[in-house]
Amino acid sequence: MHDPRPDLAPDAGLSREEMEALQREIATAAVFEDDFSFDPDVLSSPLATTASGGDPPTVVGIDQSFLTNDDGDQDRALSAVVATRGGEVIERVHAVTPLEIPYIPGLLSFREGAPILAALETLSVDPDLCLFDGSGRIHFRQAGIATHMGVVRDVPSIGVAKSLLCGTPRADTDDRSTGTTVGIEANSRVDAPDGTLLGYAVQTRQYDSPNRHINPLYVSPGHRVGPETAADIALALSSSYKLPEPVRLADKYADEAKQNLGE
DNA sequence: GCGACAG
DNA sequence: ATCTTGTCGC
Repeated sequence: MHDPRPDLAPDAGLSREEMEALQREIATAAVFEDDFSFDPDVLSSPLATTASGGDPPTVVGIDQSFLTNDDGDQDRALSAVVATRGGEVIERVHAVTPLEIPYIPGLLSFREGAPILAALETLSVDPDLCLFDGSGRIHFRQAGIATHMGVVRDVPSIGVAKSLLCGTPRADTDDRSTGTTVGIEANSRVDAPDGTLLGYAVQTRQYDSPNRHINPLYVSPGHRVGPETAADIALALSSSYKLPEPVRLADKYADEAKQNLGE
């Protein structure tokens, strides 16, 4: 096991080229295979928890919302962090930092990373796993926001995106049934050999009848988690909703916290 | 030049 | 991400 890499933290003041160079460095430092302490089975079966003895792992969900100034411009980002253990919320924290740069596909962590790291600093519990809203390895330089944050903190992390940034599904992802997955592999737009498995389209939920459909989630390793385990965990943590519970709760908390600050 | 593009 | 009511379907 290695160490946190605060030296690789996102800096919104870097040039685009420098940001991309930093991402290549992050991808090199990232571990795209299972390397965490808990048994992932305990996330889906409470019985496995009892059998293994100790506390269930602390799983954290993280999502952002944005605040507008008097002129109506987005000027601050709010990161909401919800820590859960055994399905229960054990802590919630949030942080607000000024927004430095616009949204640029591929550079999301440089826009939203600061509030995330600030919020995680104030969290008293130690996360065993962090789930982010956005991509991990499914990224042009294999360094999406989940990978970037995971490497900086050296915490196991997973990226959960609602749409596909890049890469190619290995099969049609339309109208699949609950629990199914389709591999997402590298294509020419990705800085990896063509065909490299980057993650999975995961159908965490689907309607019964054929008229209305739910799109899959695009799950990829952030850091210290392999693609299969990432998909398994996303499924295990999703029950009544499309999003894994920790992320859904963070999404909701990000909105609530925003209201409590005006707007 | 054209198309693609997490949140 | 965000602006927002009604509305389609089970």
